[in-house]
Amino acid sequence: MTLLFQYFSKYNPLSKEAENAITEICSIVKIKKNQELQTFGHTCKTIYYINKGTARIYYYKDGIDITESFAFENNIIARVESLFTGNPSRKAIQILEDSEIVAINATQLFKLYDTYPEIERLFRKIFEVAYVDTVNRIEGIQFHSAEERYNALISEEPNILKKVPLKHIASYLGITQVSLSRIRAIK
Amino acid sequence: MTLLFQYFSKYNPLSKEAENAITEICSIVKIKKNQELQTFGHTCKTIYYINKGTARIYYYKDGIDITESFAFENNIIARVESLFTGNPSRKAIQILEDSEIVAINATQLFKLYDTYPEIERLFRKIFEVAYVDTVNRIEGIQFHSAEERYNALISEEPNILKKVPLKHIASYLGITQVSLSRIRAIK
DNA sequence: CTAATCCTTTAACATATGATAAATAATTAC
DNA sequence: GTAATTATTTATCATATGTTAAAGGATTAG
Repeated sequence: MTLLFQYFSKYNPLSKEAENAITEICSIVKIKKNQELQTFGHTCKTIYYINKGTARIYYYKDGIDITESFAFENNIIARVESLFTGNPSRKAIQILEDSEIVAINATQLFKLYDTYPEIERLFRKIFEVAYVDTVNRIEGIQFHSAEERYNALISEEPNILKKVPLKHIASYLGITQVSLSRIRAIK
Repeated sequence: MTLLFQYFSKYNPLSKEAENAITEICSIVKIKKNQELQTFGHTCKTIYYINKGTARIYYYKDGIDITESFAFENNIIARVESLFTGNPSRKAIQILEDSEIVAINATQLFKLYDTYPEIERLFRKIFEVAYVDTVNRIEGIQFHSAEERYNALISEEPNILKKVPLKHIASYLGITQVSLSRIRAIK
């Protein structure tokens, strides 16, 4: 949990009481590669923090497995399209490396917002940054070639090739695996 | 201002005191078509609500004018990539139809968050929904053809063709104007 | 009202990526 | 350790979108 609160303090430092309140609604999950942390069809009521390991959010589009996003050590992962709307999620979370994850009960977390405005502020800021990242990602998708996007991803996340199968990287980039192979072959 | 508080109440109803506090940091701007509501290069410190009219956020990419988003009546528009980071914005807001706009001073708004947690909550929820919309937009960009994206836009916003030049719609969709013309010609 | 400017379409050609299929390579299960 | 499965590459062909250029329409300024 120490790492989690270190991560939080980059956004909004918390009082000891607030930290304790959060600790009570967290649990630690150890989970192996290729397991599903969360499956399709349920309303998402958990926010995860990755202590150790790698995960992805994915869904099926016309029967094809599409990776929406990756999450690595020391980061938050959540299916916001369900968490923030209350709709059942069409997406699942899959573990890509043996992982240790903190699961934060979002239902209880949202209740804590009433007692601890500092906690509401913390998560407001976390998701504001995530929102900005998503806005910037659109620019990358629309105005860079697949090759540029691949190179950008590798330089942002140099170890991704050791952690994630290429097929997931291809769908994340919005191209087929065959195209990605072609791009990689050029060099 | 009535319309603004009606809009707010869909997200989080406010107390009379909170409404009054917000009213004090708002101003009404009447602005003509083709004017710039905000220009490039400054840190964004305003959130806008469109009472009447149409606007777009745009930027230049390799010298080409790109529309990031449109905003229509009864909606919020803000350059979040600057507002939430404090970085100067590479983007500008242009008015596309004669408009009446409520300008909310964000610096003062963020101060109100300390006194009125209900106001912080309101804007948290507004931007959570905007975040979800953006996540969903990525899916549209990556996994639909330009023609499908055009048709989806027209059915979501049937009046857009009367309000917005096609060249802006093309760059919003991530295609050239020539491509958009071709798509429109098919029918 | 006219000229100038800006917006939209059309055409011809170039290119990145998709689709399908088959061959290797790597990983996993027993 | 071997067989079975899964992941990746390579090849060929098809197609959507990009690029450039030019012409026709629409708007705007004076």
